[in-house]
Amino acid sequence: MAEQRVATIEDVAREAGVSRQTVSNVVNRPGIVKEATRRKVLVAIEELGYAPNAVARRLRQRRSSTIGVKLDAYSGGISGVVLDRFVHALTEHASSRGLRVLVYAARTLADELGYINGLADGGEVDAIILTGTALGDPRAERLRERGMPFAAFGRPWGAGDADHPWVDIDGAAGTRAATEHLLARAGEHVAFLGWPPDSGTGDDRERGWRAAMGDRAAPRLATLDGVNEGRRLVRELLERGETPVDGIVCASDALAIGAHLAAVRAGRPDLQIVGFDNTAAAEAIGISSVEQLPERVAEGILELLMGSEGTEIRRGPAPQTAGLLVEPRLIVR
Amino acid sequence: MAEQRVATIEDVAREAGVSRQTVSNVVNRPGIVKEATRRKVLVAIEELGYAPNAVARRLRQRRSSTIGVKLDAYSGGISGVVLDRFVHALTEHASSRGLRVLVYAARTLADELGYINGLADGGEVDAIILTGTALGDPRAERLRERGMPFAAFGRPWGAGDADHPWVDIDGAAGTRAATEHLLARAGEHVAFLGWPPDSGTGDDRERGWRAAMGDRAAPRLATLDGVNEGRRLVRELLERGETPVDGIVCASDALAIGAHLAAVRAGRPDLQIVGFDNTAAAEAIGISSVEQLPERVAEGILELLMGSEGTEIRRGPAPQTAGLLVEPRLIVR
DNA sequence: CGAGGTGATTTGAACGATCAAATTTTAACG
DNA sequence: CGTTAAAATTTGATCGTTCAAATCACCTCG
Repeated sequence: MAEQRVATIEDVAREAGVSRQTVSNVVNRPGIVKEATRRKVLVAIEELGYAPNAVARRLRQRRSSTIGVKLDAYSGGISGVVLDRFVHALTEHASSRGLRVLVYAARTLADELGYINGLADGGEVDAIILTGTALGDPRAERLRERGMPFAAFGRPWGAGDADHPWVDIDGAAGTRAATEHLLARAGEHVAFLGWPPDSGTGDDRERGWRAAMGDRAAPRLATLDGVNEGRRLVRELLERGETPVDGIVCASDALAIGAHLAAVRAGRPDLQIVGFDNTAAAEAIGISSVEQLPERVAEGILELLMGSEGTEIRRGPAPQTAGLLVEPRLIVR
Repeated sequence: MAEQRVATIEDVAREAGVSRQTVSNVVNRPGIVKEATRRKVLVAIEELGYAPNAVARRLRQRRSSTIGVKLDAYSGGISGVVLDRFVHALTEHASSRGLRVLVYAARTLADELGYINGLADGGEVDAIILTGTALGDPRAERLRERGMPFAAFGRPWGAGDADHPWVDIDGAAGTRAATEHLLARAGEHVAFLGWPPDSGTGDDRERGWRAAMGDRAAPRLATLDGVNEGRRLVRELLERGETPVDGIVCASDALAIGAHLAAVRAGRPDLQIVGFDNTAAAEAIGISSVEQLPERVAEGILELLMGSEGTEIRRGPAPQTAGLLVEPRLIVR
């Protein structure tokens, strides 16, 4: 049945008639051990079903080969999927690079700072990944103090993009592509439905629309996120009928769905609308959307932390403080 | 800035003029140490910014206070948002019980078995949580052999519900509630739109509908999951018009959305439809749905593994092989 | 044949904490 | 005040591995 005591490196050494260290070498640096010895040891390992104790190794090496990621609260809205896909992709890429992923949740900033301390001092993780960082983020500050490597999913808006290592989605490129698509396919009156100013992400997405529109004029609507909000604004816009509208680029799928519902209700079911995030909801309804590709972000983050090839996290404060922008992809439906 | 070497228990002991063990006691069993000593040590801890090294503790205690959870890829089974919410809730509850959560991804069964071995032997985790287990699941088998505690989100269908510890959503209770709701609100012709037989989860959900319908007759449609599939079947049903339809209970939100789109197209936009999973898509469109409450599942799983109060995972094979059903909640829109 | 070098293997210490047992201090009581 | 029990604290060993240095085996060459 179950082996009560799992085999240790010592057991293998005895069985194979060699020393601990030789067994260790067979496992970690097979190149430096003589072929005959290596085979002997491998047989013993197989025999005893030995697997190295990761905890002991970590203690000795003072490295955990683990990264910590915060899970943000499930907000219930349409978004949030992006982050989940990110975590998932990160886990897959991390596995293939020999890293483990430890997730944690924290309700308050104080909790999170405490948790970060524990992870850092306890030697639990070699690096931490933050999401949604702002300029002068206290978490980033704390991590820097502790000398713990970290990177963020999201730009530290306003920091001249170089406050700490980050990877983000190029929202402007996404809305620009969406706008150009509608300009080519629907007509030149492409409106923008976004959020109130000063939200970083929102401004970025609006920027892409503006860039693509150039001198053309079209309404720019702003409201809080949400299906009902989007529906209301677009209903008013269409009922007013002052300006022609050939298409609408939206800052989120929630807004896009609202816009779509309003358009259908107003008798314009084929009004071209593009959302942002490419959520299941947009797919189900058949609305075009900008897909964020959080998988790329995950790759990028690991690259910042580990270099493009390595399997180890760089020690000390990250030398590279630059950021990396991932270009999203327009999904046309 | 950064303290190059983090303080160890030895440093604290020296600073406070006591022995290692006393410091350890202050941290872990404050009750047994004299008040004056305790204060002295706490001052030293504060002074040096000491935090215990979790890795060393784990090695000595031969316990990791960590549970492993597999992240499924996005498709099939307990998919998407439900699983993400589950992982999130699990993380929160685990934190409050002093556990960490390690996530892993595996593309193939062989990969997963290998990973499980590593986690188990390496002492990385004290327990593992599986999702989507079947009768005689090789992963469960392996874990039992290894003597590693585990529990599953999902029933081992067909095992008489007692193959290993599990927690699951009571799908039948959900569809029953949905059906009763429609019977009371829409009329007595409540159809069911589900999946082909023998899918465990699907049969369960159909069972709830049957139970609520009793002797009443109504169409039962089955197809693969997906918006387009649902739309097609419902369009055909409504076009045929042989039987009156007052409402439709669906086995998934994807099917429900398809049904809704077909109903709108067929000129019956107010046909009552209930989905399953309460996804953001259903919420956005305004379709009622059965909400799975994965948070409760997370609680239940921890309870199976740790008992209702403890902060430690039970050693050895779980004594309790029973399962636990969580009743879902109908969200009416 | 012995010095020197290279490659393979072994030995002892260390990583930082907790366990178990031993020791010291304090309290209680006749 | 002395004896004894209980409480508080310390000591030595240990968890399983890898690092760094030491040793051993073997080969080459003058």
